[in-house]
Amino acid sequence: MNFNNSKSDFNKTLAPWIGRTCKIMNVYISDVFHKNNIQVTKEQWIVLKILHEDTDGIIQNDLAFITNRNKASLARLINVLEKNNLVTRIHSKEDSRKKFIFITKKGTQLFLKMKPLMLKSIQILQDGITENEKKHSLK
Amino acid sequence: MNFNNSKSDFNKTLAPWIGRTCKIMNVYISDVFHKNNIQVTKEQWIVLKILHEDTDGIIQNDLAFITNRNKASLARLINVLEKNNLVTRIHSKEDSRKKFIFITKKGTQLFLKMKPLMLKSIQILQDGITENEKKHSLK
DNA sequence: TTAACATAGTTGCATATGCAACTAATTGGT
DNA sequence: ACCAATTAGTTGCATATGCAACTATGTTAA
Repeated sequence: MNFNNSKSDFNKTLAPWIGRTCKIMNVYISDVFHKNNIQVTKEQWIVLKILHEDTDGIIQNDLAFITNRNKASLARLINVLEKNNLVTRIHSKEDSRKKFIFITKKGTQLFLKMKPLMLKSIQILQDGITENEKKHSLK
Repeated sequence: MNFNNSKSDFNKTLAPWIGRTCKIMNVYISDVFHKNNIQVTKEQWIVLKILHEDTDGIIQNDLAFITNRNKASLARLINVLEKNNLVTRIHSKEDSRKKFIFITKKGTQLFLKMKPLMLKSIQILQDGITENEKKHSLK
């Protein structure tokens, strides 16, 4: 179980480190949410965060692009958020194909409740990461 | 679509950067595999890489731990690899609950074929990342 | 004007995953 | 020796995701 054995040409690169860190982050953050009885996934949280900052509303295609996900996947994620009254779809008057997504009052409240939790979690994770960086600097 | 607006307390942290980078890496690498007609996912490739280096065989539970995934998920991933004759399950003689996983000859050949592709892809990704680091240093 | 094309979003399908329950085998305490 | 607890692996279920096909709407060019 030694990730840094000399046999591998890959351990000198960033890629496996990023993959592992990303996975650990996801597990950690979903654990924090769970412990605080918050029924929102990390993916949903990202969308709420974007909508909270972008108060003009964003159409689904752009949200999909911003969050690096398939438009079908994003549509279903919005379905869940809408069912829980955290966001609303508003049809565009100029182009009736487009649906602008807005965060609701309930969504904003939940986001603001989660925000300090997230900031603290990320800080803890980042401290761990940068501590590790000092020990195993790639340069 | 500005990820670095001053409204957000999160853009100063590593977390969103790592999440995005991880996702982009996955998309890029699966694209490279696809273009080279290799029917192996990045997850499967990671398992092949570990098995290629650990020639004594690894039991599923340990493989699940190493790869940070659920044991059920790992078992199914091994099912796919075994069906494609890239790995084999060997029952332990000491403890018949345990199944050691070994990479096959076919699996080794495929791994060695993919290895230069992966190294090159990771190098390209890493160059992009470190270039970006220079521009948007967090320190 | 209208036919071809492009765009936004939804749905079906295949696949991947985590959790919990389950089976089978091993270990430990009495 | 025997029953309880533990461990390794599998399976059912719920859910998430990407791709491709589809619908509806908007745009463009002849």
